[in-house]
Amino acid sequence: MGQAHAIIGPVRPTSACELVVEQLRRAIHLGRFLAGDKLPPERELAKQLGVSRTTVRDAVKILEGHGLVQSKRGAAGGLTVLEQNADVLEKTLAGRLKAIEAIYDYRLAIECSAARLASARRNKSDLAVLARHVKRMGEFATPRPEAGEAQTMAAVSQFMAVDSEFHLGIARAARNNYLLAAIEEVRAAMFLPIGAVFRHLEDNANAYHEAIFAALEAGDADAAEAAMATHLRASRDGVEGLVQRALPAKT
Amino acid sequence: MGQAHAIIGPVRPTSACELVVEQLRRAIHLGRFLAGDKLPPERELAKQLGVSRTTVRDAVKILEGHGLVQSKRGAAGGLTVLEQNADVLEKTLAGRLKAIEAIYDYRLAIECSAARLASARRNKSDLAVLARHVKRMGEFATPRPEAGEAQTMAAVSQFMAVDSEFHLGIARAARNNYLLAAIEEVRAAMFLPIGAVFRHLEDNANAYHEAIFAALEAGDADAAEAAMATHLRASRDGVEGLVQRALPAKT
DNA sequence: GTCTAAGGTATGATATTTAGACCATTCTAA
DNA sequence: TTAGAATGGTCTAAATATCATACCTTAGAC
Repeated sequence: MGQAHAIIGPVRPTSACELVVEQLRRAIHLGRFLAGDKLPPERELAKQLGVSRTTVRDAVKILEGHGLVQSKRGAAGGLTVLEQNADVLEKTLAGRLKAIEAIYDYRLAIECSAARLASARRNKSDLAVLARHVKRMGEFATPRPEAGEAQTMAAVSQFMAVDSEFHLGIARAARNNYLLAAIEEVRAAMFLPIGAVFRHLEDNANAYHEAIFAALEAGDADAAEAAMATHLRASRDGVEGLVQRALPAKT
Repeated sequence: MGQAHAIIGPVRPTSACELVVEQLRRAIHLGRFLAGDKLPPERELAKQLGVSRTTVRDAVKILEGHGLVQSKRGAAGGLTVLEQNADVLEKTLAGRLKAIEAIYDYRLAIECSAARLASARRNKSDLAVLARHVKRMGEFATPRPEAGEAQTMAAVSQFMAVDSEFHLGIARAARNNYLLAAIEEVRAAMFLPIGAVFRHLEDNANAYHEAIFAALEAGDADAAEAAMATHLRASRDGVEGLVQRALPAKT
C-alpha cells in the first residue's frame, strides 16, 4: 500500500497576529501608506481588522522590530511609517536576482493577460480611473529642477503608489478576481525593494503607461498585451541593471 | 488627509483545523486519493500534518459532514474517500458558469506562460516524467468495450489525477514557484466538479497532451504556448457544453 | 494647567490546540 | 474460538492565543 510517505505536507496555522502583520506590511509596501504617514490609531485598526487591540499591538511590535513603523505616545503620537534604509534594501535585493526574475516571469504571465482581457471588458468608468492614474504619474515623473534629494525620493514613493493602483486597476477592468489577487500578491512581494532602488525616475517613466492606456482605450487586445510586455521587460531590465551595478560597489 | 476609512480590510484567522480540512480536500480534489482509497490513519495524518490528533479528528468530522470521506473503526477500518454524487455536483456546477469562465481565463494566462517557459527550461528528467504521464493517460483514455459504467468512472478519476500531475509537471519544468502554486490552487478549485461531469472520456482526450509534450520536447516556445491554449480552450468548451446541457435537464 | 488623544499595562474569560492515556470495535491468524 | 493488533472514539489537564475591558501614562493643544 504504497502511499507510505508524505503525500500531505505539514500545515502552518497562521495566527491573527501574523495576518495583521502581513496585512499592514502589504498596505505599506503597496504604497497605501508612505514614509512619514501615520497609520490609524491602534483602537481604530483593531476595529477595521476585526481583531482585538492586544493582537494589533503584538503585530505592531513585530513591525517595529522590522523597522517598518515607529510608535510614539501622546496626543500627536501614533504609528508612523518609517523611511527605509536604501543601502540595506539594496543589499538584500542583491542576493535575490533569481527571485526577481521569477517575479517578472510571473508578472509577464498574469499582467499581459490582464491587459488583454481588460481591453475587451473595460467600461468608461474603468478608463476614467486609469486615466486619472496616468495623469497623476505624469505629474510625479516630470523632473522639477528645484527639488532636492528628499523631495525626489518622496516623488518616487508616490509614483510607485499610484503605479500600484494603475496595475491593479487594469486587473479590475479585466473582471477576474484570480488575476487581481495574483497581481496584488506579487506587487506586495516586490514593491519596497524596487521602490528603494529607483532613486530617480527616468524621464520617460510614464510613456509605457500611456501606451498601455491608449491600447486599452482603443480596445486593441494585441496592442495592450504587447505594451504591457514591453513595459514589464523594461522595468525588469532596469531593476536588474541597478542591482548588478549596486552589488560590486558594496562588496 | 484622506485615508479616513477602511484602507485595511478585516482579517480572517485560519485555525489549524480549517487548514487541515483544506489540505485534505485539496489532496482529494487533486486526485491524490481516489474514491475508494483509504487516507492514512489519523495518528499518521497528525504526524504528517504536524498537528495533534484531536485537530485531525475535528477536520475529519467536517469532511464527513461534506460527504467527502467516511470513517469506520476496527482493524480494517480507517478513512475512506467516498464517491461523489454526480447529480449534486452538476447542479452546483450549473450555478457557476461565470466562475468556470474566470478560472479558464486564469488558466490560459498562467498555463500558457508556464508551457512557454518550460519549453526553454525543461531538462531530460522533466521530459521523462512528462512522457510517463502522457503514456499513462493514453492507457486510460483508450476505450475498452468490455468495461462497465463503474470502471469507466474509475478510469476518468485516474485520468484526471494523472492530468493534474502532467500540468503541475509543466509548471515544475518552468522553474517558477509562483506559477506552480497558482496552477495547484486553480486545479484544486476545479478538479472534482469537472471530474464529475466528464463521465466518459473523449476518444482523443490525450491528443492535446501529446501535442504539448511534442512542443516541449522540441523546445518550440510558440508551439508549446499555442498547444496549451488549444487544449485549455477545448477543455473549457467541453465543460461549458456539458454544464449547459445538464442544466435544463435537471430543472 | 487642564483636557484630550493617543500609546502602555493589567486582568480574567473563552476557545483552540496539544499530549497523553485509555476505551471500543473489528479484522486476522493462530 | 480466541488472542493480538490496528484502528477510530473518548476523556482530561495544561498551554497558548485571543478577546473584552478597564485603567495608567505621556505629550501636545487650548
